Amino acid sequence: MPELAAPLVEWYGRNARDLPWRREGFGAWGTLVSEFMLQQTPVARVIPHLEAWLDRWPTPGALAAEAPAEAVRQWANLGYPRRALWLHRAATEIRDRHGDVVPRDVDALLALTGIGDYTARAVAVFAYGDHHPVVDTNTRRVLARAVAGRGQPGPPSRRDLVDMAAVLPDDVEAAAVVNAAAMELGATVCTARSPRCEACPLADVCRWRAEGYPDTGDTRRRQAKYEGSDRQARGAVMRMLRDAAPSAVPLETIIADWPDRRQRDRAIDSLVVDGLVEASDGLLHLPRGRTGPDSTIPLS
DNA sequence: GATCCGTGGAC
DNA sequence: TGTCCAAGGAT
Repeated sequence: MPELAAPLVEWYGRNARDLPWRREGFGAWGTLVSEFMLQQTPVARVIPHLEAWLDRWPTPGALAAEAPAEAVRQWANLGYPRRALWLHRAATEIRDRHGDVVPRDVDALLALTGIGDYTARAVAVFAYGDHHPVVDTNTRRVLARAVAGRGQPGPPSRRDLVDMAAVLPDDVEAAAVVNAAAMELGATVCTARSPRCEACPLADVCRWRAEGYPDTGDTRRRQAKYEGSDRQARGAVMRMLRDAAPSAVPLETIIADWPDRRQRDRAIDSLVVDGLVEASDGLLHLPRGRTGPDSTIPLS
């Protein structure tokens, strides 16, 4: 295995972007919120939302004190609104289980709603400076190319953590930098579509490059079409409820002109199941949390 | 392990 | 214009 850590550290020192969560003393709560927002949402779209969020809710307890509806509304158009619900839930868990302090232990982090292998280790490493492999889609692509000689990574696997751990130096601070550098390289140089190998610090040791960029077979699955999908219908419902803030909307007026009535009903029903909306007295609204008995009535 | 889950920008 | 992609996680 080629030595990747040293060139990554050197490159990162000169090329790291100045991002909010890399500021000194950004804090574990800020790191956690940023990681939630960055789950499948590009950096450029996250930054303004992140700052507004932390401005409004500087601690987990501040967020937990409000209804989930407020989190979903503040989430705005970041996409995947379940993440807002999960972040609110995680904030409540942090307040109740951890004295309003974001935990440092990976297993404690993994036990929080909406936190998986990536986010748990990202918080432990970037907020607390501990020694763990942090593996996101960028890192997986860098390792796939530089080490495995493949153009694209295979499906995510727990083995990715082992692979990254093998690259990390023993030194705790250096390991954190290597984690960040692998992600940064994948995000800015070793990109999915047109990698800029001429600017890559790993070009000399990259197996994929050395072997002439073989087409190793792309196992990626095509993303389902969005136009006309259930997801689009759900998105339209959520947008309508967000814009109707803070009031409830008569159920029958919700995306009433949606072309496919079955799909429209299915979207609302699934959102209720997910806890993203609640129905009561023929009205639909964002989740208010525990407001008393019978605050939620099944649709059918 | 395969699927589902939003939204918008880049090419 | 359509396709691809984006600091994943839950089921």
